Amino acid sequence: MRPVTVYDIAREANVSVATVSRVLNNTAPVKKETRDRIVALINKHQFQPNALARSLTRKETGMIGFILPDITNPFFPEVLAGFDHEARKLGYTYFLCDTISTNEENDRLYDRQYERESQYLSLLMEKQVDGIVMIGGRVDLAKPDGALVQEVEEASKRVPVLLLNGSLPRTNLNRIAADQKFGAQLAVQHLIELGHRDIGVIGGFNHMTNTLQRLQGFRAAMKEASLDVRKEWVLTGGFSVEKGQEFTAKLLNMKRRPSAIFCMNDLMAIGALKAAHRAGVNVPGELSLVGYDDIPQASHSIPELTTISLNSHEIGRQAAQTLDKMIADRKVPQHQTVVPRLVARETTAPPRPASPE
Amino acid sequence: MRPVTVYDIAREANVSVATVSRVLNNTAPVKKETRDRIVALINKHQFQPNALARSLTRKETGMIGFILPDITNPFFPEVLAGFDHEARKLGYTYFLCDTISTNEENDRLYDRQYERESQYLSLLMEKQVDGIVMIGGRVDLAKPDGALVQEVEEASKRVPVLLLNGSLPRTNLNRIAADQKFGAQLAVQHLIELGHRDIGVIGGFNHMTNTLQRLQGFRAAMKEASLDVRKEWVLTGGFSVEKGQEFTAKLLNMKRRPSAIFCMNDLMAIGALKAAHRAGVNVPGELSLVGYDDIPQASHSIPELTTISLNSHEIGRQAAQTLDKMIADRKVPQHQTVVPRLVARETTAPPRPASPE
DNA sequence: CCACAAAATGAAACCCGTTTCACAAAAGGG
DNA sequence: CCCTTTTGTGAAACGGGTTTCATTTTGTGG
Repeated sequence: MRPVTVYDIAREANVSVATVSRVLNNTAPVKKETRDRIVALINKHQFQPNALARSLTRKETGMIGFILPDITNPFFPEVLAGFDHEARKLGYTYFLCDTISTNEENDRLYDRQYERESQYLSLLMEKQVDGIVMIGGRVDLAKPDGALVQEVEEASKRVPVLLLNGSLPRTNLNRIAADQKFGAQLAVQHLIELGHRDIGVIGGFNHMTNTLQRLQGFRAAMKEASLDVRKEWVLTGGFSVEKGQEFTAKLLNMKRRPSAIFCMNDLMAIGALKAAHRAGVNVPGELSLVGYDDIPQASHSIPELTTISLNSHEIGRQAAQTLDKMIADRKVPQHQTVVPRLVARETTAPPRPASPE
Repeated sequence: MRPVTVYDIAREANVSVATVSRVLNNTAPVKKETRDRIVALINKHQFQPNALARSLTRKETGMIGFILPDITNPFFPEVLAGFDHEARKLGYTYFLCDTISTNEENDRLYDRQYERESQYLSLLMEKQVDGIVMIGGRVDLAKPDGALVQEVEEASKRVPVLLLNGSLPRTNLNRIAADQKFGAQLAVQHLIELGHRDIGVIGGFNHMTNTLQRLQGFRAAMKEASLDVRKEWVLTGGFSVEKGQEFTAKLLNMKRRPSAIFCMNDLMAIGALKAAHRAGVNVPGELSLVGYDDIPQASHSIPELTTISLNSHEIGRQAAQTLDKMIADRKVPQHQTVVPRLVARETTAPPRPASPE
């Protein structure tokens, strides 16, 4: 059956559509009697104004696009939950855009993210979203070929774009980002304070700024303590539990092994925990681990993960609020920084007394 | 700056908007020369047709609403990833609608889900989505006051609605659901085969059919083996790690404690693992655990969780395909059942020889 | 009771596409 | 060369709301 429209209501109420619109939006005074009549009809027919038509004239849709790299990485649902909460309060609905691609075996592939992000960007603009938030992904490209950067900048001229936790080099797009370098420093300093001197790093991707920045923090902390960074103890190329396990196993198999590992995210740390367990290496007795992100699972593991908390929930909230302001064309700070903090739990302890080498 | 429209293109190309529309949609032959001219202008201006306007006439939006209870429960991102993959292929974009509410302390509350689901339902219809999928939540209400059930039915008259993993009593809405009872039986039979006789159950909510059905499966398996169900070993009222830990601690504190626990989901099993660890109880040596859902974290814990796999990814895919068919008005099986299977990992083992009581 | 502001309402334009209908031009068939 | 298709194109209506502008009522102060 054909859905009922303002015209139907208007006809039946013996008024013009303008009047119906007025009671719908409370945009001008309507005689109580008339209003009651219209309201009654609206209820009677369960009339719901067509949001497409409304948005078409109003030039605002109350829709937002949220682009993220992988919803199955628990960090993102956490951010999303914060965002959702706030966005809902502010009256927005949002499209979820996951840029991951999977092959036949359902392995997560990150190589086509760039393409996906670009596709989603234009899709979302066609859909006339009021704003877009992008988190992670190839936006982080340190040396982009320029294409995506340009596209994002282009997009941000047409619709507010907010970058989360990713800094786009050579652009001045609004963003909310954790101080990645500082977070990494915190983690490594913690290990050093406990007495560790042999520290490895696993995870991340070399083309992402978050990785680069965390690596910087790692190096800074090591340098500050006059410790050497051993190249063979720096293993990048992933963000997953499996990779974490693989890399840690590799480290544990070396003739000389680190007494502590800084993991680029909690997922990797969980993998590290497994590798250590498989290898019969006690954590934190023989090996200390620090993660990054403080996902819920960090406190679910045994032992519980020492990690760097980004307050992901809060980042999401902030994002919604900031984007809302951008949409309303209010001024917002161009770069908001969130300060990571160390959450010391059970995977870090002083190293064993050094065994003679 | 004002976005460019078909009219702008038409004017500049010296044709009517109809012709522009034709090249845009390839809906009728256009002289090559004209077409080229128009295409050139489209590229020149980076023209993107306004999806709102298009959808308004076409009466299809390519938008879907996905309603779920809690994105931070890793089961849902898993389903969602499958859905996303398939939906994207089919050309849909979707609104994510999380029905959870949180209080000031960010605790997840499930008590207002009903309200949220109902709100989202009408919101989505206003937005003119082509279809809606609902997973979990209060749709599971075994004895609804009728309101939501009625609303969902009402909605499904206007737009295809697909229920996932939840059966709405007294209605015939399309749905894809795992055989919950069977899954639970599988879990409990596994324990029984290992030799367990003292089996407890934790988790779920008494008003949800999934809980009820799993409980049925539990009872059936116990009865089949002529084992008694001890009321004090059946603890419902949650789905979280924290609750799992709490309930398990409670069980372990009892004078007589079960040798195995069937957990209503993996999150609870992970909590159980923690409780056991805290209490110095070895798993699976002194206590066997079976989870439910087979979330990724189930194989990340130490020891790895024995659990019931629902193939969440596949459910999501199915959902997208089925909904697409429903939208295209093709026939679909009213009820699709997915068969759970046992994934035996490391948290189950034969019980210790019974100690004299 | 009048003047004037405020309230109440309708007609019509507008938002931006798609689609129907009509018609002219080109092409194919006999 | 005429008739019938097919191709190519435009005018106008449509989808379902909002908004502007004009006009009619109604209310209030003097």
